Amino acid sequence: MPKVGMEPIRRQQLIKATMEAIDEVGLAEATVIQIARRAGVSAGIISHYFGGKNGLLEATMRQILTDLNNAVAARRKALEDDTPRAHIGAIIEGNFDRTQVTGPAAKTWLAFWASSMHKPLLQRLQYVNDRRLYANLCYQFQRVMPRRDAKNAAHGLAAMIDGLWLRGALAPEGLDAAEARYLAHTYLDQLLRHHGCHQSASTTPTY
Amino acid sequence: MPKVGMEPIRRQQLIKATMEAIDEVGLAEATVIQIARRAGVSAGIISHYFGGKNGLLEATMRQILTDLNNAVAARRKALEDDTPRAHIGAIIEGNFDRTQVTGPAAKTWLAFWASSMHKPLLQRLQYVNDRRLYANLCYQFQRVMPRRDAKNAAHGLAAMIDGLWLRGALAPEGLDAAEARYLAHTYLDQLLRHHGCHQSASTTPTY
DNA sequence: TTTTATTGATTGAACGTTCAATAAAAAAAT
DNA sequence: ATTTTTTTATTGAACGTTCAATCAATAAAA
Repeated sequence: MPKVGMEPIRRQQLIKATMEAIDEVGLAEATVIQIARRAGVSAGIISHYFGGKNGLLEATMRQILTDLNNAVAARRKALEDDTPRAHIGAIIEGNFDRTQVTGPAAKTWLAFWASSMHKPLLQRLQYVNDRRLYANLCYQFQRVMPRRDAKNAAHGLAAMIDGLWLRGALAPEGLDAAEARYLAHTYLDQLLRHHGCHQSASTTPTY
Repeated sequence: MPKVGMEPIRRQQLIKATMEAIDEVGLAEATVIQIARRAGVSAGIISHYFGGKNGLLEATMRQILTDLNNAVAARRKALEDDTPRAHIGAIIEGNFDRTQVTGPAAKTWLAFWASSMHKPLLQRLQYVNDRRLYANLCYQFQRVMPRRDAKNAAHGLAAMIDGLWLRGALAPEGLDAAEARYLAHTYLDQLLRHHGCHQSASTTPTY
């Protein structure tokens, strides 16, 4: 089986297996043997490619954050109009992307978020990512409202998005993505309505 | 030191020590020895009073949920007017009670929430509690809007509250309770504004 | 033949639980 | 009021288990 150039393949396999393991049995019981078995490899290979279990967990969190950013960035690039409403709407849509919200990614995301409270490295990853999202929201809101209001709006919308994620990850029936998007977009409309930017919500399709 | 009637004292000491341990080092590293040392007792006593570590963790989660419910119930009982706006406002205030939002309780709450994803017993506790909050919100919203709208409003406000908690527990500077309450109350006002119930937000003091 | 990839038994550390021993208070007996 | 007995509370060393990491051995490709 050993061929050359296995590294990127194995890394992807192991990261995927890590998400699946966390999704099914939780972070606490996701042992290296569990993960390795899911990936169809030996346990020792994890230390070989990631330097240890911690390295694998860090890489997995990076993957999730990258995927989330890509989902947002892709939708923002595809925008036809440059209004704040459109940009922020795209951020909402990216955050409730199907590939993010269903399957292993959702529970893994929450598990890492909780875990990052006491692991400086994960905390830094999460913090940097969160600040970028917040800065983007703030910038777009500031185009149509004063700075103070924009900050509040950004905090509120970020909390709404995270809250919907959180409850979706915990609900036995999973997240109702359609309802989550509706609630987030409606909230966004309400935030904008008070500042004279009556861009219609109908620029965002199907929710 | 052994006197009679130690049980309730020790139980309280250990539950408090558990929250402190989770707050400082996280659930994963909160060992029985850690917790026992903080409480100033031996490790064996945990099994004696709680039947094991799991029993202690369950009791700690029950305590947090009970405290949260009490904070809400107290504010609802103290209400002078019976409007939906007042009741839901009291629910918001209870959720951002100082004793809940600062100190060890916040991080412990999030840690258990994440942990409950894969522990049926904790999941059940969290689920029952969440349904009660949701049912209360739904009932109050239904007094001033149709059933469908009320359900959406309840989901949205619950997500907002949880999202603010979540971000507060993770933020390095902790939760800004004043801002969180402002955002939640403002969102509530917006939800009610569309249904002809123009009860002023000023019935709720100081935010 | 050399290089690269992989295995899996072994090791050592850490954890929760157990339980015989202990010590203090309470109750009973003198 | 002492002393003795019983009860209750607590300890902490020992035990068995589980886990991540290691590394010599192995096997396939180059």
